[in-house]
This record gives sequence, C-alpha cells and structure tokens, in this order.
Amino acid sequence: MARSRPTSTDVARLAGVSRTTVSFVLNGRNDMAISPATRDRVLEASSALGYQPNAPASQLARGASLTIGLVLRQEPSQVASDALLPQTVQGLGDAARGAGYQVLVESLPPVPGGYRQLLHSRRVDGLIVSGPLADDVELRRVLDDGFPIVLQGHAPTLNAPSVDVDNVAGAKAAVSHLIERGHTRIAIITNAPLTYTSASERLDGYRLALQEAGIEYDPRLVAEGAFVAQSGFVAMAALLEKRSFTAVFVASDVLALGAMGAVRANGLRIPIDVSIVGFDDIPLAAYFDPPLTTVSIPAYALGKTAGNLLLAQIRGEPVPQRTLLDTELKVRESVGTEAGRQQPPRRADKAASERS
Amino acid sequence: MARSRPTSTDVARLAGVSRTTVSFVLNGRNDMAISPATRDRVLEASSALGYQPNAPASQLARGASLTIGLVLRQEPSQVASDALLPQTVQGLGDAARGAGYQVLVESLPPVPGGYRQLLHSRRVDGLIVSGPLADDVELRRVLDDGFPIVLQGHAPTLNAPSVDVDNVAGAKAAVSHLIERGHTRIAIITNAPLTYTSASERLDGYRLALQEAGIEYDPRLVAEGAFVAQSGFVAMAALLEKRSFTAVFVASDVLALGAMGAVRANGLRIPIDVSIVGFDDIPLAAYFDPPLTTVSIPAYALGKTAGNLLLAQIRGEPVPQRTLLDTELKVRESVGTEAGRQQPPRRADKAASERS
DNA sequence: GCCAGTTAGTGACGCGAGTTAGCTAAGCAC
DNA sequence: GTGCTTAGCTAACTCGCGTCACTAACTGGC
Repeated sequence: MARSRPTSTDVARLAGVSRTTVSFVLNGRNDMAISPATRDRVLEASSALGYQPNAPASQLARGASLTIGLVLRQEPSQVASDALLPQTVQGLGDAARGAGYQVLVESLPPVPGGYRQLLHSRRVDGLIVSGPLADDVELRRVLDDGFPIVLQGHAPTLNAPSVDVDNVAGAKAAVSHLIERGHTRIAIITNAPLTYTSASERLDGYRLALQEAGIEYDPRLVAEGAFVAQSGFVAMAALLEKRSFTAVFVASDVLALGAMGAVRANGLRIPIDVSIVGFDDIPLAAYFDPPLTTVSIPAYALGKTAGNLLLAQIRGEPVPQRTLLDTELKVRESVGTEAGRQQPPRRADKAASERS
Repeated sequence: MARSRPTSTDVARLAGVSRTTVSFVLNGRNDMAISPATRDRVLEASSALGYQPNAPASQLARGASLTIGLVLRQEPSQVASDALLPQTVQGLGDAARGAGYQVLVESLPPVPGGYRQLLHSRRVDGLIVSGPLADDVELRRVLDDGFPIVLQGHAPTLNAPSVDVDNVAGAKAAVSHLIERGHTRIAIITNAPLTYTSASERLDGYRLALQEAGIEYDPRLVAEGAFVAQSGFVAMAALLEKRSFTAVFVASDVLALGAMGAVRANGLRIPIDVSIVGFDDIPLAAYFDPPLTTVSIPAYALGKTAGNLLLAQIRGEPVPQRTLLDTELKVRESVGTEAGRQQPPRRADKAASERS
C-alpha cells in the first residue's frame, strides 16, 4: 500500500541519528557540520526506505510552496487556438524545474477571487499571468499586496514586470518587408480587438513602417480580427470588397490562414495578386500554401524568461520592469514584388535572391 | 505586506470562538452542531479579514493535496506541435476545478524518479499520464504502489484505466469514406512510429476498412510519419514516387498539411489527382486548402473525462479500465470521387449531396 | 589542568490547519 | 432535585518537516 510512506523519523531511526541530522543532510546544508560517515549512513537509509519528503509538510515548515502558477486569462476559444501555448508552457516548465519548482496551471478561473486565492492560500509562490486585462481589479489588488507576479504580454496601466515579444518592432519589420518589395497599398488585419495591447502594438508597428516610408496611413485598410481563423477570413473578405491594396499584414498566422482562404475564394492568387505576411510563426506556417512569410516569436524563450524573472522576483532580486524579446522575420513565399503582379508567378526565394 | 496573512486563529479571535469552531464552520461539517448565530459571526469575521486557509497546512492535516498532476510524456517537439493540447488541458482543468482540485503540469521530467516523486511526496493525489510508453518501468512501479492514475492514450501492457479516442473506429471511418467515394488504391501515412499505440491502432482501422471492402492490404502503401508536418511531407513525397494510389489517409492533420505540400510540389491537385483524409480536426484544418476532410477528436472531452475518471479513482470509486471516446468524420473538400479524376474539379459538398 | 575553540550532533518548538474526545449548560422526564 | 440527553463549543493532539539554541566531546595551546 502506498498509504503509509516512510517519514524522516523512519530514516533517522534506521540511520541511528536524529531527525534533525536527517533534515540537514537531505537539504544539503553546509552551515551545519556533518561527518561524512553519518552523512553516508543517512543517505543510505533514505534510499533504502525510498524516502520522499512530504511536500505539504515541508512547504508548511518553510513557508514556501516551491510552486509557481500560470494563469491563462483568456477565453477558452482563444486558448484553444493558441498554437504556441505548448511551447511557452514548456519553457516555463523548464525554468521552474531548474530551480526545483513546479508549475500549476489555472485556466481562467471564473471564480471571483481567482488568483488571490492561489496566492493567499500559499499554494503558489508567484504567478505568471498570461494575457492580462488592463482593467483587472483582482490583479491590481494582488500586485498591491506585493506578491511576485510576472505578466506575459503587456498591460501599460499595470505596475508589474512583464515579458513580451517586441510587437512593435516585429510588426514594423513585417510591413517594411512588404514596402521593400514595392508594395505601397498595404492593409492590416489585427490579431485581436484593439483593446488588447498586443493588437494595438502591432498596429503601431504597422503605422510606424508606413510613416518611415512616407506612406499615408489609411484607416480603411485596417480590419479587426479576433484570435481564430474564421475572423481572418471575414476580415479579409471585407477588405477585398474595397480592393485597393496589394499586400496585407495579418498580425497572426492563424488568422492569416483564414485570410488566405478568403483571397482564394475571391479567385485571387498569393503572392501574385496579393502578398501576405503573418505573425507568430506557428509550427504549421511553413506548410501553408504558399509557405507563409511571417514574424517569428520565440515562444519557448518567452515562457522560460517569464519563469526566470518570476523566480528572481521570488528570491527577492530586482527585476526589470519590462523585458522585450526579439522577433525574427522568416521570409518564405507569401510575398511577391509589386512589380511581379503583371508577370507570371515565380518563387519568392528566387525573387529574394534577385534583391539584396 | 503580503507577508503575514491572517490565520484561522485570527478569525477565531475576531469571532470570539475557538479555532475548532472556525474549522467546522468553514469546512461546512454538519456532523457537528453549530448555532446559526456563531456560524454567521465566523463567516463574517472570516471575510472581514479576507481569510484564506493556508493550503500546505490543510494538505498536511488532511493528507490530501487536492491537486492532480498532468505528465506530458513526450518529446518537446511533439508537445510543441500538439495543436490539441490546450483544449485537453482546459478540459482537465475544468474537471479538476469542479471538484476543488488544481492541476500541476509536469512536462517530461527527465529526472529518473519523475512521477514517483510527485506522488510519493504527496504533492499530487493522482496523475494523468499522457502518451505513456509501454516500457515505462517507473510507471509500472507507481501503478503497483496503488496510486490513482489515468492514462491518456492506451498502453495495452499497462494495467491502468485509460481514456482514449477510438482510433480504430475513427481511422476505419476515414478510410471507408474514401472507399465509398470510389477509391481502391489508398495509401496511409501514420501519425507516429508504429511503436506508438495510437499509430498502430489507426493503421488497424485502415486495414479493417480495406478488409471489409475486400481490398487487399499492400504494405508498400504504408508510410511512417512522426508528429511534425515535415514528416508528412517526406512520407508523401516517398509515396508519390510509387504513384499507384488515388487517395491517402494521413493519420494526423499536422502531417496532412505537410503531405498536401508534397502533393502540390509534385504538380498534383487535391482532391482531383489525390484525395486526402486527415485525423484530429485541429482548429486550422477547416482552413487548409482545400479544407481538410478529417476525423474529429473531442479534445476537450478527452481532458475532462480523464480528469473525472481520476477524481473518481481518488475518491475510491470503481473506474472502467478502458474508456473510448467517439470520433466524428468531418467531411470537407479534400476528398473527391475516384470517377471525378477525369472530370473538372467540383466541390466535395456537391458531390456529397449527390450521394446518399 | 584550564579555558577557548572547534566539530558533531540533538531537543524542542513552530508552521497552520484538521480532528477526536470531552466538557458545560440547558432541557426534559420522573 | 436527580439523572440523562443533547446542543454547542473547546482543549489538545496530530500531520511531517525546518530550524534555532544548545550540549557533549574532542582538540590544542600554554
């Protein structure tokens, strides 16, 4: 039966020492002198019994749970279509494990008191909050209480360390790429409603690129998407009715796939009739038809960095208020030169080698 | 400061009762008589102080952690391309939350002693093991110890309750669909090496469908894939060299997208020259070009069911040894009639309405 | 032979809850 | 008024571990 596991007392008895000694040995404290001989006896006894310290007991005694929480503050449908989530979770997990921590996942607690409960009950020592809402009263309170928290994604009104991808720079790079290829009428489909900072930041990057190139910003070329592929389809369909652009920056690969469907449904070709750049570089993006040129997000690093920052904060170390990770433009085949529109299609990589 | 939270003693003092009474009230024990008046006083004091019971302490006292663990027993690259994972986690989370439990995620602990530690340290009350390996000694030991465990995915040699999708029936439905549309030379690309039960089961379903239709099984039409899109591309490319089939069952949508790329790269059209059926119905499948006909997996239900079974097991209730969830064939546009190969393309749904 | 200084180790308390056994006062029968 | 029940509550123990303060033994210097 697994019902009664050995305790440190059992180990002590078997090794013929006190429980205190066992604790010292097992926690590797070097401020307390232990002779190698007894050390070995304890270790031996411990493994002979298959001893595993009781976690709740040690958590209670130390006053720390060695656990960090990941709060997914999104709608279920958003989470479901978040193709990068597994990678992020893995990065977080690795960071945690490296420090002897574990990860508790709380997906959108509908209960009022959601996180507070986690924190106040000392179930977790700190929290990563993904997709924070700017108007989150709950979150603000927890922050005021001084709990270690790291935001994944940015919330300008919230005074907490955050880790995010450089949305502005990424979007700017994407749009600049289109401009370099000769496009001037460039539309944008946002990844989410503009109340989401990632969406508004990517829009900012878009405007910045235009501005730098001296292209005027035209609000009619902006369409709002929302997380899922379908919204990309709808947005693109709406945009196509105006039909006065040669390229679109779709600020999410998932939506980009939907958008590509809309392009085809209108009998147009990519990249001949319309060029597309995505954002995220989800694992499947390279296999879209055509392979999607997109802005790559370091999803694993995002999780790992967030985890490390949180751990540092828990240790009481100072932590930068805002950490931005770099994106990388992955040039594939969904972008053509504006000049190429009259000509027969050719592979983007050929076009790429002609430039530069 | 968050450093000193109120304890039950504080609540007791404020309410003018003993700590014991507080405990009784807060845990809603009706075997102990408490007058409504003191009950209210306690409740009031508790919320006035914003009291949250200390989780480790109560875990220690009860001997239960109210936490279940999710072990991801896969390679990082597999996890990353598991597009259904978020949904599964969400289902699991909902099941857990409903019973006052939390979910701890442990992604592939490379440490020997991986799960045992979790269980033996009483950090979790039970485990969901996703993608179990049949030869997992560790797992077998934990099972022998009598710990509550539910396998997600099947491992015939392991004596533990499992939850899985009906891979055989799903695959059979997919292939039968191709057969109904007139195809007789049907290839298969597996979702994983055949040592994985899900892969071999889907292959079984394929063979079953062929057998039922009196079509002979041809091993040369079987290609092995492995989790990621690239492997689908490679497998399809290899298959195309033999070029003696009109349809392919790709046992994973992710690989199917890669496979579709290979088809196009060979100058062939889908579904005119080759029909494709996938498996999984990932959120993006409906937006492939053409929209992918595929076998839909109830990912959310998978997580939720696994969670509920585990909780039942923890409560000591009897649990079925094997639970299979139904799949559903989603007919979209990647399958054409064999007869249609000579004719101009037509939409699959039109073709569908002609039949039946 | 005495004190100081180390080395090796232990006893006992505390963490914050759950829980059992028992106590007190009130109510009731007779 | 005594005995018995019951409602209402509490004292005290328990869970298993971390840790501080303290002791015992063993150097070594002079």
